[in-house]
Amino acid sequence: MISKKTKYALKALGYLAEHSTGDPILISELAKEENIPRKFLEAILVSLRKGGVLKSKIGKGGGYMLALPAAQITIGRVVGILEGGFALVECLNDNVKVACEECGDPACCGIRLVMSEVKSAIDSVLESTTLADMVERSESARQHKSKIMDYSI
Amino acid sequence: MISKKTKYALKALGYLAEHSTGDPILISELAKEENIPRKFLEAILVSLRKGGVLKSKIGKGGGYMLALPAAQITIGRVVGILEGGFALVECLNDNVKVACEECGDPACCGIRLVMSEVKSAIDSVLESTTLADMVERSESARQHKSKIMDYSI
DNA sequence: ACATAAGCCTACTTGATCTATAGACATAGG
DNA sequence: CCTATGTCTATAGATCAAGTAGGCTTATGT
Repeated sequence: MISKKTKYALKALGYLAEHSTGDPILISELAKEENIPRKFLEAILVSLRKGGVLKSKIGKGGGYMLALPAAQITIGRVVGILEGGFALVECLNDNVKVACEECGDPACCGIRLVMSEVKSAIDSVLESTTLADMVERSESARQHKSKIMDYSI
Repeated sequence: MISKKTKYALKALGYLAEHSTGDPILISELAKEENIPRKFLEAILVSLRKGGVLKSKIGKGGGYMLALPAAQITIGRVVGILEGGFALVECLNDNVKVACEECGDPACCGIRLVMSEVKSAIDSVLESTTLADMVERSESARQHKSKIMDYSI
């Protein structure tokens, strides 16, 4: 289950991707428009900045902007920043080479072997989907729906 | 990330699948052999029994047995029993038709659309892998390794 | 230079959930 | 009836997610 943090992050990034005009967007605007607790959002945005997907401008007239085109930001990257990797068992997280306490031999641990496959499956989706895809898909779902509404009137 | 509960469950089930002779196996044996806290394991086994993958015999000479052949128990089923469904967002859990508080319109929520794809990817692995597969894969990894050891001696 | 509008940082609170443990109870076998 | 075994209920402790508070730093415009 992804955390609220990650959900908020994706919502905020979606908003930035949709409303970006080159000028920075205020935290308070993001918080209000996407219904995210202001202070909580601050922390999330800092993580995203440190993770390289956002850049900020301090001081009057400041705010947040995407650091990259939305089409170059994968959902996997965002999830990775906020969930700290996205493996299903510790011993599959990037950078972690130690075995879980339980499985004596990581190479032979059945659980690890299976979960490694699951992780690949997840990653292949998450790494191939970008913020731009997400926004576009949401938009087209919305249009599709309003079209149906039209017919029914 | 899967919980320890789920890991313990898979380990216990793996042991049962490997050592099943028709006679029930004691909780204490499972706990000892797989290094699982005895009382914690008890609770896990009860869940698995209620979930239909184990059956128990009470009283002297009692213990636990698989309720089905290992080849008919999917890892997805086990994970589902212990994690209570395995969606990445609430609104994708089976039986749950309500929207997450955040996404006003579930049909148009980009996050939901993406996570729904991820869930499909996870499920396709988890539902197509059985306990028997897991045990067999672990076993063959172990043999492969010992073979390499042989050569190196 | 100063006032103001931003983001930045550190610390804390609260509540939930995961992990683990204890002890009394129920059931079957001999 | 005694003993071995699983079952149930309750609870304690640790960890973590979610949210809150307040002060600090940096930039802009006058």
